Amino acid sequence: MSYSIADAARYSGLSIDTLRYYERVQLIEPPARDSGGRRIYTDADLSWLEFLTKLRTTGMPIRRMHEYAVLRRQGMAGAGARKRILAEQRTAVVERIAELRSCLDALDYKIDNCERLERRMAASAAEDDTAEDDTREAETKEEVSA
Amino acid sequence: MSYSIADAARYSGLSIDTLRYYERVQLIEPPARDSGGRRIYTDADLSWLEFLTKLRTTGMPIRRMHEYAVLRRQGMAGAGARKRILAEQRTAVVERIAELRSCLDALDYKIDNCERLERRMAASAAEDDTAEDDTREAETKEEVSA
DNA sequence: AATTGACCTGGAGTGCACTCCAGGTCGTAC
DNA sequence: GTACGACCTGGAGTGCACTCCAGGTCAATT
Repeated sequence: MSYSIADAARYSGLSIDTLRYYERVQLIEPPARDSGGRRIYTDADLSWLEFLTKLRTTGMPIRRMHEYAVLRRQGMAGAGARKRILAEQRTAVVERIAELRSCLDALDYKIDNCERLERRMAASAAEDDTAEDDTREAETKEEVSA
Repeated sequence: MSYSIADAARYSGLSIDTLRYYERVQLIEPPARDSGGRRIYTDADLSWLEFLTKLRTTGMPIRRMHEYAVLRRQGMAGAGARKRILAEQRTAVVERIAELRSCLDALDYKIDNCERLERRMAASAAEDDTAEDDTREAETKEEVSA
């Protein structure tokens, strides 16, 4: 099958401008053109784009994707170098996931803290009808910035 | 304890310039100054910075961190809104982790592919002494772009 | 008294990854 | 035959998060 640039954009989730930009920076090879000079993308182009978006998702900079693209064009000869790039990226992703997980813990802790504050505020609002408790309010102030 | 801006940079992992930048965009409140007008950071400042760097790691944009910082200054009154921001970010992080994991699978698949190509190349190099196998070479070409 | 090094300010510059624009061409639909 | 919509080009502009710079202050050292 063949696809217009609009189709390719739909399938890849990239914008038309981004597709042309990727071509300019040589992440993708110039696709074929129809009689009117319009780009025609193939299924192979689309799966390459799909992989590129995955690399992008992993946080790989365009410069490195470009390196990879060049090696890909060299076929088997570039396989070793390609593997190295991918393996390195894999390590980075594993690290990133670990980092995010630890941030998740921090978030959970803080979310919990906010919940406690909310409950305490609700409680002290109900209490306002009866009496004031300065000690508890002082305590709370400490926790707010924790 | 109190810390110079250089100390704060060391502890937070941010650069001195970034610390001043965060102050300008109001992620942190202007710290106290010594007699010579130099910034003095407190332990509380450092733990806030530590949390900020975690939010940054999760991919939270500075605009949103600023929102959060404003709510923090409001103490208990902002707790509910703060919780909402954190919970939203938590969801984003969970999604991000899932995304990264799926990319990890794609990477593994491709790494495997490169390995196969490498081995095949080594094999065909050894084979060069004896005979050529056109069929296998054609097959390989297909796989190179897969 | 001069030098040094850490810090200060306001503002300009950088790198990245797009994103937008003006002005033009093409092929179909009316 | 003209109006339309999708596409084309080269190049400028954007938003983000820093990062760097010039020119200056201050406290301690030589």
